[in-house]
Amino acid sequence: MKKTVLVFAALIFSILLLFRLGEYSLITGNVTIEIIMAVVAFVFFGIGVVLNKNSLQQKKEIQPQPKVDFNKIEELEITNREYEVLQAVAKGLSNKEIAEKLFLSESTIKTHVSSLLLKLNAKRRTQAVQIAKELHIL
Amino acid sequence: MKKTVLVFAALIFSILLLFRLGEYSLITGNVTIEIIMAVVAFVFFGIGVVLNKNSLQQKKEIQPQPKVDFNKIEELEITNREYEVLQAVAKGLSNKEIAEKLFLSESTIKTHVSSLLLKLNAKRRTQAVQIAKELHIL
DNA sequence: AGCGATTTGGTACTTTAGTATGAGGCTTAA
DNA sequence: TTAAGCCTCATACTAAAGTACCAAATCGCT
Repeated sequence: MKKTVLVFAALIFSILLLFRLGEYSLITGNVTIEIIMAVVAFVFFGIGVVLNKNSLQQKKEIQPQPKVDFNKIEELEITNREYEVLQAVAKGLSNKEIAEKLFLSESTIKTHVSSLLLKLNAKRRTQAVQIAKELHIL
Repeated sequence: MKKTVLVFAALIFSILLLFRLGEYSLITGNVTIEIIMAVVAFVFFGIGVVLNKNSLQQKKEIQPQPKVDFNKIEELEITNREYEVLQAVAKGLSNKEIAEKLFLSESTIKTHVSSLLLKLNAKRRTQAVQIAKELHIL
């Protein structure tokens, strides 16, 4: 944060300097208006590139994972509980482990898993996970 | 491609126009040098931002998937056949289906899968897939 | 209050998955 | 030519996973 402030302060100072230098050079007749404008243009072009690059890179790091498509979940009529179970399945948990995690019986998990397999049109839980990822549900 | 050429042609034309306009305004005394330079700076800043954004967005789309870490595979002593099986498991295939795909017996697949579970320190194939993805093996 | 969907759970059974162990064939390096 | 890996396959289990069917409790909504 401190760094950002310092950089911006230096930047603004440099810009003012550039302006003043431009005017001074023009008055004394050392350089033409074209060159001044070209320098200004080039410098600001560079500033635009650099600033934009940094902000975009930040976005890249913050949000690298594709988001979940909740519409698809509704479309497939997957209920809340089923989705919770699906997430647990994707983590590689067994039915028994999922049951313990959600404080349910293993029977209940089996019911939910079977339901999920139907809705995702899968034959096995591994396939269900794969399909779910393709559909951006996970 | 045609579009790009046209855009650049228009851009260059606009820039020249801006320069001439700046000089003309200065000579006739309508505006001051500060305003001209400010306009030039602003325009080029914008150009820098836009151009950079487009080029970065392209990169984003071209390379969104993380690559496979082959070193990790060797590190875990996963053999070629085992890796083939792992890939098939990740696709959600059953042992029998994998056997048919690779022209092997189901027994062989079971052997490979068991070996994979050991090497990946997993208890189930679903967990193996999850771990493999975490390690960037898949 | 009652309907419909969800959630939960059970039993009984079939199918896959996974373990343990052994063994033969093949390739490669010592 | 052994030894070490790897790949293949088999048998015999045990453990999960999955199916089919049923049923009670709950919750949201009208």
